[in-house]
Amino acid sequence: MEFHNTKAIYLQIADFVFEQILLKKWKEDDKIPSVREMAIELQVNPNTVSRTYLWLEEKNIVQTQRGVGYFVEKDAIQSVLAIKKEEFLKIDLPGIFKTMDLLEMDITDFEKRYHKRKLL
Amino acid sequence: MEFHNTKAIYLQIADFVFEQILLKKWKEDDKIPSVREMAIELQVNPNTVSRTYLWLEEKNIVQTQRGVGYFVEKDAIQSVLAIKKEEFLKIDLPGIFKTMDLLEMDITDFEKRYHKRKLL
Amino acid sequence: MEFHNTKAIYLQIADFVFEQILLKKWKEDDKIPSVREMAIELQVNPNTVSRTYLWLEEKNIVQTQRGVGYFVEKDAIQSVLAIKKEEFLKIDLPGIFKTMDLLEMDITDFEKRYHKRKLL
Amino acid sequence: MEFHNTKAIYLQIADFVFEQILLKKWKEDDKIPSVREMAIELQVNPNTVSRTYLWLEEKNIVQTQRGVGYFVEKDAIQSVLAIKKEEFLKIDLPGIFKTMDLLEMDITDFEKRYHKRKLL
DNA sequence: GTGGTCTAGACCACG
DNA sequence: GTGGTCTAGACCACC
Repeated sequence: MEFHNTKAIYLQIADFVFEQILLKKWKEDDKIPSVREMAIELQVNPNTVSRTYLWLEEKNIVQTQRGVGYFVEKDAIQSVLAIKKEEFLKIDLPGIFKTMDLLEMDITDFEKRYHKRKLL
Repeated sequence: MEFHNTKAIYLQIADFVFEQILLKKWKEDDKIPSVREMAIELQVNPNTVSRTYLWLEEKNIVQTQRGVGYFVEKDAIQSVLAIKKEEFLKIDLPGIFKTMDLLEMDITDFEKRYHKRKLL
Repeated sequence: MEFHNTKAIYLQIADFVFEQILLKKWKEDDKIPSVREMAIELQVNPNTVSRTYLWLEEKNIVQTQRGVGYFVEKDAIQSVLAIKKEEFLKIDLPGIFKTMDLLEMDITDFEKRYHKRKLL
Repeated sequence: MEFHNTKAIYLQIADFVFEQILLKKWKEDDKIPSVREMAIELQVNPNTVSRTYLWLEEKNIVQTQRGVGYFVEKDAIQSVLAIKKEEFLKIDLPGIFKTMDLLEMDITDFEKRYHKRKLL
């Protein structure tokens, strides 16, 4: 996995977890990879993964069991969707629209790009 | 002016400058507000405005004249558009498309929101 | 049995044993449930119960007979009371008083809650 | 400041902050000591203080301003009281009552100790 | 084995 | 100066 410089690594790992859950690769009650496993696989420090997992726990996406591991929470999908949707509608979309206006980019241009990339 | 927590303040100020230029409120060769004036108006630390202006200078959007002030560069509009477009196409759009997929948000949903906000 | 997240499970199990002894459900020289039985009943890892029993043995609450099982020690009630009392007076009470002060909670409020729950 | 072994240091520091706020030594909008200052004063690692402050920020007790510092939030006292009270009523009190029963400790005994310590 | 905490030290962005 | 993040490595309690 490669990391961008624009966002904290631990949040990018959180996004990765989000994806696994939304794509149903990790389901409710599943044990997710341990902090150490994940750290080795992603080539990062265990503390960084730990930070991600703590953050996800606060958001009720995962749950910890002492000495056992982390598990996907009940309704994790709903929680993830809620977080993502909130973020998208309140933060991303307004910015997008504003930028499109400034760039004088039409909605049809947007659609074209949208469909084009669908083909990839 | 209000600042989001998601982006550095000095970049949000840069966006503000971009807007003034694209909306032709500040034109080529115009003197733009001094660092101090800007800092007072936006209620931020002068260093922050200074950083914005330096960043804009690197991007050839503004130009400094020692002891006089900052001025809008020749073809600033083109430069701004180029920067914005590059950023939008390479960084923003892919992220948007990915999020739309994960949220199972349709292009028609996007269009609806686009037109709705047009009315505001 | 449900466990809180605030205290180690093996100590919560110890509290459970304490209760059985104080309530005289388990008396001197009685054989207590085996580690395995207990683990199944409480739905925990056998190691966890084992740790509880070892801890209780150190405190002279139970005694082990190799190949036979664990038994309630002589004067276990006294030992339990001593441990609990010590803990309560030296650790719990000071904390309670301090919290009551900070919350500006009156002793009469405490009494009210004490009597109310008596009715349950 | 001395730390107990029973509770994480970063949470004990949080308790310390709680006290300052409840005792009105730190008021709304006050800047609180920087992470580094606090770390030196308490003889702990800056990361530990940072952890405390992050935790407090999640609880809406303090607020961060980039490059400036941490500040006491609006209504921090209410938030602290709410957290403390919740904790006390739901977790501490039931345990106390149960222990009092097991120790056959009377409410009058409790009162005596309460008043006695008031005299100190 | 698991997670939780802490230290030491570093670098970065920001004001 | 400030906070934010990350690494490296350690020790602990717990299962």
